[in-house]
Amino acid sequence: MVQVSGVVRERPEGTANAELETGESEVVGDRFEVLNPSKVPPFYINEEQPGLDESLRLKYRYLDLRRPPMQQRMLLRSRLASSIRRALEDEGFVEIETPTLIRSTPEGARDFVVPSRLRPGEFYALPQSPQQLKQLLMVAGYDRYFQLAHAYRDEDLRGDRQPEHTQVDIEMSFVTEEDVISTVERVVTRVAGDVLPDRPILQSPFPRLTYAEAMDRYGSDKPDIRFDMELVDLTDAVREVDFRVFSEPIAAGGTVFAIVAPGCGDYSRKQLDELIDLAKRHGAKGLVHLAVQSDGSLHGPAAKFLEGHEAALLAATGASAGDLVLVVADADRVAASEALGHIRLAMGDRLGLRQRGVLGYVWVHRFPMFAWVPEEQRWDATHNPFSAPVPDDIPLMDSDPGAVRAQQYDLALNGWESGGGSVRIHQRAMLEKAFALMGHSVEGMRDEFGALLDALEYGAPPHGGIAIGLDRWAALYAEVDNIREVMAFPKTQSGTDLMMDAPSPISDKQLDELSLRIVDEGER
RNA sequence: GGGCCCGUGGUGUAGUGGCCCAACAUGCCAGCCUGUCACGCUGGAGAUCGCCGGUUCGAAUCCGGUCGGGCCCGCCA
Repeated sequence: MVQVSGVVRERPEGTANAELETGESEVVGDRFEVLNPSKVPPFYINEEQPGLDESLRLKYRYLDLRRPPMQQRMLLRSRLASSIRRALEDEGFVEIETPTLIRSTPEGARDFVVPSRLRPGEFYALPQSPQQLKQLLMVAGYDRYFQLAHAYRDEDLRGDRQPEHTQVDIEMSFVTEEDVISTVERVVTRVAGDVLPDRPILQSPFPRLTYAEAMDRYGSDKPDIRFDMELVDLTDAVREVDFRVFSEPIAAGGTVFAIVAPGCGDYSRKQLDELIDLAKRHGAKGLVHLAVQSDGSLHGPAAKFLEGHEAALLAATGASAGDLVLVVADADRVAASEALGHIRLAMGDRLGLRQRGVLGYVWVHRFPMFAWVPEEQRWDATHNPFSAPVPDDIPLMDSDPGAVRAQQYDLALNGWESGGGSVRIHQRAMLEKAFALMGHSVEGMRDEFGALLDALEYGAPPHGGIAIGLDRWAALYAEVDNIREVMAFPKTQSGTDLMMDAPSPISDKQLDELSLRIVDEGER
């Protein structure tokens, strides 16, 4: 690292270089000082280096962060966070920090825990979300709260999942679902205009789909609405077809879904096999593929079973010559649509339909409130256990809990889950009822959620909110597929920090102070 | 918990049983050039092919294990 002082001047005649940003000028140095010598860095800082091993970048993150693409992403993230704060403050929100040493609750994801020295044998947990705290702030009367909060989950990692992430946490009092959605939509729209003025929002106001609609049309609860290729329910069209792949699921009350991949009728065996693999990986028993021939006949292993039904199938799907019809049948409607939803995304990628320049925001709401967990013989919350039921569905909590819809809404962007929230239950009796359905005893509830239950008895206002993942937000805005690219110091997929070499053993002294003992793998 | 892929000088790649005590590019070191700017020229150093074991007359290459990284399924209220 050197410091040069001198005079900046135009380059002499004939020495300018139009191809360089600084090609017109030069510095005539009069003082030159080495501030600090440097070793040769392990990779190029000033040039793009395709194929550079990410683990090397992570080990030397402080050098990686010097590279212009990383700098640009860090600055983008900073502009994003700053714009979010401004937009929320202008809407009357106040930022309140909540602690990151809190109580462990076994609900949901695994907690990261921190041993207490002063209370041997007891542990804090790092929050998976400030959920209960922000609801308590509503009871406290801070009716528009937000925080750029760190949240922690001790679950397996993915390209879009880190053990520690930042969420834009928002909660509001005296609101309906409509109020939260429209407020968030204003904020998100303004931030997009601020940070990415050149990238249009596909549709505004953002489309709203019910969960059932999203699953039926896109096979996903976080649909990518930048392209159509929507799912078609073929159940009725093929009801009479004598083909066990269809007839057995239909007999079991299931569904046959199809999509049409335009112009893909000439797909090779290999390309089709990849799609079949993908469908199976996402839970389908298989994938039926039918290429539409120029005479309207169908080509594919299942074509012979569909003889005589071609016209009905083409009419139902809208497929025409040269197209590829892809079909998944399953006794479980959601399983069928989810599998085909993944095929739809893969086809969207292959056909270049998922254009990065566009922001396809969409709301998905009316999620089922409970899902049956057969292994544990109880209902579980599909999203947030504090979500309120849709008022019309409250009677169903007794008769048919699986049919109860929650006032729960997710914000999806370009096929990613961007955020999720709900109107919360603000009455103690209702919260106890919901928890009881989820198999919580009264004592258990008091133990884990005592403060919240008690607080609801002191005039808790109706309230609701949302949490939006800031890392995914930044990643989508930066047009990268991996949130590590927008985090200064991310962890590897196995949860390690290659630069700091964490996690690491601690000293016997530390263990003693914490009254902890390490048990060998063999002793367990 | 499981599936798949990757690991070769500092870096990125080539090499899929002998022609390899490993090739190319770039970087690094030394010298030359001195209006160059992805400079150029000449020379040089640098790799026990992630690690351990096995198969084989012979292993970077095949097999088993292990470590590290990535993608995915499960998981992620």
